[in-house]
Amino acid sequence: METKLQTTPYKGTTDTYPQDMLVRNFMFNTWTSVAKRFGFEEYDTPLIEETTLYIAKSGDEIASTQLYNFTDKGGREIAIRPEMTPSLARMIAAKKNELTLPLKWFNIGKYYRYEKPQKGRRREFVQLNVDIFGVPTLEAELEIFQYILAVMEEFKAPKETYELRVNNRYLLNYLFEDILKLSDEKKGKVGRAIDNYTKLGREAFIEYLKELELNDKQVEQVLEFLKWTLEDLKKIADKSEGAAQLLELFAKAKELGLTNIRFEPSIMRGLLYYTGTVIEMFDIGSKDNPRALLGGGRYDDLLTIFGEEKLPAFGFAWGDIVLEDYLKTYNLIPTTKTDTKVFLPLFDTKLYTYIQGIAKQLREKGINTEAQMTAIKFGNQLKYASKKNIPWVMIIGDDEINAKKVQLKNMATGEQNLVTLEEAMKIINS
RNA sequence: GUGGGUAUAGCUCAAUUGGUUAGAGCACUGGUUUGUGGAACCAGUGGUUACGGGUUCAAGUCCCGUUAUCCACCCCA
Repeated sequence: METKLQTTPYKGTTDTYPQDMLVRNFMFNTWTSVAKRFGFEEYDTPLIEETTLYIAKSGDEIASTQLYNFTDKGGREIAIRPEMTPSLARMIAAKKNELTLPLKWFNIGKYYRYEKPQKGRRREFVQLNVDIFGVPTLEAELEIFQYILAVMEEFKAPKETYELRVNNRYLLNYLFEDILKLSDEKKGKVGRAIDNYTKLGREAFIEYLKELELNDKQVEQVLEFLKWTLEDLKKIADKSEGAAQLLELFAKAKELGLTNIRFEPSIMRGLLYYTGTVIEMFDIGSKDNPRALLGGGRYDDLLTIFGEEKLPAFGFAWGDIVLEDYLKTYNLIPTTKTDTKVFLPLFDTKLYTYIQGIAKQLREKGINTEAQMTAIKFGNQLKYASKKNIPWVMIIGDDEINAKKVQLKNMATGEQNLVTLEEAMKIINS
């Protein structure tokens, strides 16, 4: 039986055409170049891992519902990676004694989660992961903050359109344990409610808390907590490690002159392995991108799942989908249509070898060159170069060959000059 | 996993509400112009109306199912 193949890609994935690729490269190159500027080193891990790696960290539920997993031909349980952190922790744990701390590592890679696609979320996506291992103090956080803000500056993001929100899991524990005195089971549910606070709205939020059987006093305490500022934290700094850390962190951030960061009590970051600072960044200039641009936190205990001693770690992941939406919202993506610099038309098949020789010389000088392969009508060749936004056209026919020169045409202005090949190369490179 | 919207040319949309051969703009290809692009004009390619079934004399239009897509919930490592 023969079925016609569909041209649409698999659910929740997308094809990237050359023009989209320029956008991707723009984002990824910015991530990479700024990371290198900060001394971060690139690494990579396999796309597939044993399923237990994800279950050990996050519990059964996620593994069974949103993980792409299968049994391989040898009977091993395998999963396509839904995130980087466990693989990274494994790499570090494996060579812990020979790696020189601190480690500042980054990676850009694809991830897969079996989810229902919607705005800002697909089944296949790319994330930047940036992590620092071996720095127990808040300087790790500050290093990451500076990186994130530098990337946003590199994107020329308007300052009033983004905000890095910071909280601390120890502070949340203080709320759950010392103020509300919740059972472990309720901590999770109340935590999720707090995470959803801005989305739910005050009334729905209160209603939900009451459904969770919080009494009026506890509801009042949660609402009070959500209004806390750094000033309020000072009052409990001696009782809550989280409060003390946040105060120190923001004091140092102020000394560094960091902007666009704010203490936000409702930031939760799931309920898994975070141990201190947690962060999320949001678009605050529009309502088009409600999802977090990036998220991360401190996870000092993660190496213990490999039977290793704890190792301080702070890192975050930055997704490509919401970032692209954000950049489009503020028109921050440059409109270059091609990386090709020169187009070489072909008047006659007899000139093919000669033109290819010129193309070779241009390429050896590092000039991205496209040469016409078939001798079609000249007007259409120019039209092609124009449509592809190639900035220069180097016209070479019998006249030019006899004169040992080339006609260099600037496609933006329409000007053209008879110059030597060497002069043309200089003009193109300038 | 749950709920809702949508599905007509590559894209954006029409089709007098069930009636003859499914149209337009943009895009694409060619021509006017065989060594000069962007504009204009002319022509052309492109459709099993997502797929499958049903109702009807008649279905792009109504009904059912499937798939895809968008949005929300759940979740978000």
